[in-house]
Amino acid sequence: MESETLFKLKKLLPVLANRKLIEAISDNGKHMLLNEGQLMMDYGQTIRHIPIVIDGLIKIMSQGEDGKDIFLYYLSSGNTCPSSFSSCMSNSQSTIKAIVEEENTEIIMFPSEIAETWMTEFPSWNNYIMNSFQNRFKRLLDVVDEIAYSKIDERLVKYLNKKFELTGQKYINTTHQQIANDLNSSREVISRLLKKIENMNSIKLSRNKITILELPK
Amino acid sequence: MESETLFKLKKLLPVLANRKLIEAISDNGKHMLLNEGQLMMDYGQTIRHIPIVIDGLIKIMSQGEDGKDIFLYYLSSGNTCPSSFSSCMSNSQSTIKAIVEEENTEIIMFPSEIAETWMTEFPSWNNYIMNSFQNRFKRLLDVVDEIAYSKIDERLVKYLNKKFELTGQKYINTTHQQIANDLNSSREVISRLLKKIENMNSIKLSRNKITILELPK
DNA sequence: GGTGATATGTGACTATTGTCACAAAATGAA
DNA sequence: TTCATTTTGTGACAATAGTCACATATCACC
Repeated sequence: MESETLFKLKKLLPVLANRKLIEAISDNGKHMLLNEGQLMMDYGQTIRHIPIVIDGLIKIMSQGEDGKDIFLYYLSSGNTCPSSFSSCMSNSQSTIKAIVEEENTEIIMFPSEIAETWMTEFPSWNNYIMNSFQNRFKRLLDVVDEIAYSKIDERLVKYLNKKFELTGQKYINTTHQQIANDLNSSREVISRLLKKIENMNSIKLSRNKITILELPK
Repeated sequence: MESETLFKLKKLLPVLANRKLIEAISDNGKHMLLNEGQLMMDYGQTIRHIPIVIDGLIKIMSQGEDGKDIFLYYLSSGNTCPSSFSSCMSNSQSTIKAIVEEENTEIIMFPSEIAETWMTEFPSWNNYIMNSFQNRFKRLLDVVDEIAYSKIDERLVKYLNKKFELTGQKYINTTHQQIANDLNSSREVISRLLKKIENMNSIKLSRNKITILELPK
């Protein structure tokens, strides 16, 4: 692995700063640059690699009964996907789907057998993974909470804010239909609500694009 | 720990059958008998012990924004609570609440620091824990799916079936209000739907009790 | 057996969201 | 420019679930 990537990783995850672990990462990690829209993982796929996101954004979805995707969360820089990890370790198949959301998303991939041995070899790695579990578990609970209690308008505002926050951009390139899919709603409903938010001067709508003006509460 | 408990555990989780691990379990595990309704863990509590359920049923809930409980899943025999585990390891507080659902529920408790060292010491323990993560993760995805897509009537049928299956009983002792809480619905709606299911001759309703006649698909 | 507390039954109404139908705008390719 | 495609806007209506009001039933306890 190039030293530049390693440098980024160290900066991103100082918690992993153990000489031998960093060496192991450098020896076994494979640096990859991904294109927007690329399918990284699909339902039922067997997983043999664990990713750590260095830069960019990856969208994680679960499959609903009727085959529709349920948006779960984004993996941003510094994050790994604990679901992949446990899937590997228990030799089961992926229950999630991962799609690259930002152009030139950078990740490091590790062969799962090796990452597994690190669990018993490097306490700091073990900690990092367990922490990831904790975070994702929490996030899933938030998803459940949101879906169970929040009305769509609130969920939409949260969705937009999260997206603005994660990308750091002042605009989002997406269609109303796409948002409706992510929130398990219908396009018409989302269009109407977006229009309502626009009328409050919080956002500006254009084709394939939502620009933020001021954060709606 | 008494040999009887150890015997049960070995029978329940043959996957842990490593001499030294069993010894460690025997030395550090504390056997406990819990009463129905007992609060095992609450939101925000600091966790210092990891439980394994030997017999009985424990109900796991998450806290919604408005303070209401969201029912997540049951822990039945052979299961541990991965959420506790990762909470311990990342030194964070409990995001869940655990209530004993069956009288005389038997569990073994381990000090978390010790259970943590087992992660690097015993691959079989590591595997057991990772498997638990995988299972709970999957279950949470199911919860999301159910809430996102299923209509209440379907969710109610699933809920009843799950409960009958887990307890092995032909009846459930609960109120309509309790079910409504678990499904984030309202008592009236649940009462109506139960009545409908009763009219299909699948269940029989009485005060504080639902008896199963034939499984509604 | 009377009484109060708890649990259940049910009609009528409301709110929220989803669906259908179709119009209008934006975009891009020929 | 013109035309087809995609995206967005919007009214009307339907379906589902939640709320309110109140009747009835069941049980524990004196």
